Amino acid sequence: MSRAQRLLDLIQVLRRHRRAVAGAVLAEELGISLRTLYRDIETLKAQGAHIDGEAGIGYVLRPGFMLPPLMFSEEEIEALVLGSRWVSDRADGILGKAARNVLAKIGAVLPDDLKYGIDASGLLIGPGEPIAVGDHELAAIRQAIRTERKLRIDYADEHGNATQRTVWPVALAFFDRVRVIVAWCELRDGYRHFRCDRIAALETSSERYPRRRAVLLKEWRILRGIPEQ
Amino acid sequence: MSRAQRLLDLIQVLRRHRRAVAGAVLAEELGISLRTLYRDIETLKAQGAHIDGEAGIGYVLRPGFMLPPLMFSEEEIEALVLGSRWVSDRADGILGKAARNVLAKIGAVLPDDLKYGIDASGLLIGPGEPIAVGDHELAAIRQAIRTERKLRIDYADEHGNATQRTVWPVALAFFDRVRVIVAWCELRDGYRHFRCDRIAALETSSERYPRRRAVLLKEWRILRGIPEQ
DNA sequence: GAACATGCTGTCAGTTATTGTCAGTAGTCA
DNA sequence: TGACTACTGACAATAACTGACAGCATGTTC
Repeated sequence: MSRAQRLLDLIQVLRRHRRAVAGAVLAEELGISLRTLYRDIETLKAQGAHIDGEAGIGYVLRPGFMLPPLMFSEEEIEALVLGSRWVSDRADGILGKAARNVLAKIGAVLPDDLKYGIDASGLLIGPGEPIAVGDHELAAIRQAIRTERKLRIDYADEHGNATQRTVWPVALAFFDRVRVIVAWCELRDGYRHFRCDRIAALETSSERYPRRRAVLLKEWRILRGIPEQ
Repeated sequence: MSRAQRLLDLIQVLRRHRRAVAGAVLAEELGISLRTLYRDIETLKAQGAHIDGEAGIGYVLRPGFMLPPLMFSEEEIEALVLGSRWVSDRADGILGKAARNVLAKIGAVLPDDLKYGIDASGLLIGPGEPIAVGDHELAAIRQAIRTERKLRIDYADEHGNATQRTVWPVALAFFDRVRVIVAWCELRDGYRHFRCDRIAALETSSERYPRRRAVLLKEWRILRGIPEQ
C-alpha cells in the first residue's frame, strides 16, 4: 500500500474511534510500527489535519473530512465558487463563515493567477431579502440536526395559534425567503414543517431522539414525494 | 522536494504553457529525467488529471484545477454541500450538472459512512420559481464572460423598447428570481445591467473585448459601491 | 510523590520506493 | 523519408521510508 493511501486510512481509523486513541492502537490497526505512526501523524498535521495528541491520553481527530488530491474542471470550480458565495450571503453567519473558509482554503493552495480568478469569478450572488431569523437560532438548529437532538420550540402557526412542542429536527430547508425545519412532531405524532421566523423560542434538549436521522429523512421524502437532491 | 509536491508543480507548469509542451521541456523545467516525467504523468492521470499526450505534439492540460489534499471541518462540508445543491437547483443545467459532479467527486473519495452523510445532509434547497431564461443562453453567457468575448444582444428594456447592442459581459449576477448580466455597453458607452429574461436574441462574437475582465469588474464594483464577495 | 501511560525525538541499519540511463516501438507532421 | 514525440521495459544507483531501540517530557491515577 502506498504511503499516501495509508495516510488517508489513518484519518479514517481515527474517525472511527470517537474517543481518544493511543498511538500504539492505531499502529496496530494499520500494521505499522509506533515510530512510523508518529511520523505519519506528523505528516498529516503538516497537511492541515486537525489531530490533537496529548500525553497520557492519545489522539483525537476533530470532526472533519480529509480530501485526497482532486481535479476539478473550470465549470466545476465555477459551480463551487458560486455555491459558496450563495451560502456566504444567504445562510446564517456561522455557515456563511464556513463557506468563506472553503473559498479561502481552496484559494490558499492555488497558484496566484488562479487565486485571482476566484476573486474575479464572473458569477455573483445578488443581494436578497434579509433573513427573518437570527444567526444563533439557525446555528443551533443545524447543530441539533447533526447530533440528532430533540428541540423544544414555542411555535405560532399561520393563524397565530401558539403551541409548545418537542420535535425531532430532520432537515433544514432553504427557500428564497424563508427557512423551514422538517421535523417529527411529538405533539401531532407526524412529520410537520416549521417556519423558522414563526419560532418564538427554541431550546436544544440534551436528549437524543430515538431513531436515526437518515431513516427519518428517507421516510419523510417518500411521504412527501420529494426526490433526493 | 517530495514527489507529491512535484506532481502539483507539474500541473502548474503544464497550466503555464497554453499550447502543447514536449515532455522533454517539462522534465527540464522540473529538473527530472524524461523517464521520470512519463511516470509522473501516468500518476497524475491515475489521479484524475485531464492530461492529453500525443506523439509528435506534446502534452496539453485541459483547463481545470488540481487540489492537493485538503482538510475541511464538518461545517465547511455542510456549506459546500448546501452551496452545490443550490447551484444544482437554481443555475442553468450545465452549471447544475457541474455542481452535481463536484458532489459526486467528493463523495467518491470519502469512506462509505461519510458518503451516506452527504446524501443525508440535513440542509436542503427548497424548490424555487422556474428560471425565466433557457439553459443554453446562460451557458453561452458564462462562456463569453470566461473567454472575454463580445456579445450581440437584442434587448427590451422595462418599457418594452427594443434595442440591439454589442456588450462586453463582465459578470452574471444571480438574484432570487432573475439573472442579470453586468456588462459594458458599446451603445451607451457605460456599464449597464441586462436581465436575461429580456434578452430576445443572443449571439457570441468571436471578437475579444479590448480590456481585461478583472479590471472591468473592479471598475464596476467601485462605480456601484459593491464590495468583493 | 510514585507508578504508569502516552506523546515525542534522535539514531542507525535494513528494506522499499524512486530515479536515471539505455534500448526499443510506434504515432504525427512536413 | 526524417525529425520529433509519446510510451514501455529492464536494471542498477540512489533516495526515502521503516522498524527497533533508547531516552525524555508530560499527563493520569492512586
